[in-house]
Amino acid sequence: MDSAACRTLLSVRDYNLAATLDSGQAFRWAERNGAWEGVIDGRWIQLSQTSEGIAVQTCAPVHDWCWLERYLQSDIVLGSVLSTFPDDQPMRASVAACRGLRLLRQDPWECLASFMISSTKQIVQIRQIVALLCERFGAPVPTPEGCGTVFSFPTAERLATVSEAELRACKMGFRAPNVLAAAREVAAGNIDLNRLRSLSVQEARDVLMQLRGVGEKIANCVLLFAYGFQQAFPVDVWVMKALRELYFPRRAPGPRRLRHFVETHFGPNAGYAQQYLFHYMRTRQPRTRPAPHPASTRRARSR
DNA sequence: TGCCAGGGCTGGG
DNA sequence: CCCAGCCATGGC
Repeated sequence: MDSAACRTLLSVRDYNLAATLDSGQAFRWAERNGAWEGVIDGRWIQLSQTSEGIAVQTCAPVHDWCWLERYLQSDIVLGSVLSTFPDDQPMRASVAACRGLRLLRQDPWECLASFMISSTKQIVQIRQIVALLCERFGAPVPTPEGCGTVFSFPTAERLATVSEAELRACKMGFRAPNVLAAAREVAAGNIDLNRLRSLSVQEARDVLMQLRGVGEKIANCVLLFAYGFQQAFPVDVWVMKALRELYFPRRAPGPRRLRHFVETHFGPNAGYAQQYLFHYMRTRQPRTRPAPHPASTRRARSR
């Protein structure tokens, strides 16, 4: 009996789909008419939140949904993760602000390339650059009627053949040579991204950091978002802000002390905790800046 | 308009 | 070890 279908329902609780797909860990999801459209493993897919869980629509019939469950990590019981968080005020506030936020399990190359692009870029811009990269160097994937043309994320092999100028034309700026070099290393087999799964966190981190343009932060993002190393704790400007304002409001600790803190304080799912802090800092309303009075127009533009 | 963005590398104390 | 300056680019 063939049970292939283009629709299914993943029954899962405590899953905030919008927050998860739009939380700066993946950069290709777009919301349209209340549903989220994206590409996973070269397949177009549409996801929408329902009271039962996540409704799924694909273009081609699917026999086995395990690739999707793996990407969404829908079998994780969120409560068992949250219960390992430290019981302090910042974590309570962060979890309360966005119950249901999850970590995805992405493709390593797409994740690595995307975060190499991410440095000193706003999330909106990262999305633009990744979109350009896909349009120009990705392969078209089948889509339903009316969804336009959608492209897969370009493989390392493909990017290894393009020029630095072509990458700069995707608004990559100074990151272009690094992304190109990484694509060539991966395509040539000098770095085997699949092999990293079998290594320890530290060993895998060391391999990633051999790439120019990949420091501790980007390596940790890939370890966390693509490989599922839950201890990995990326510290970007937002998480740094959270650490400083919420944990060390009096005196900012030096890098040494701060590093020790994040490695010891957040428990076995530190990376998950990090994602809650990140989301909390980015979405909470700005500090008490008085709301502009309706009548007070913004400073009259002098000529 | 200027500040800042899911940083990393280099060179100087 | 710690820090400043630099690297492109565009959002707000």
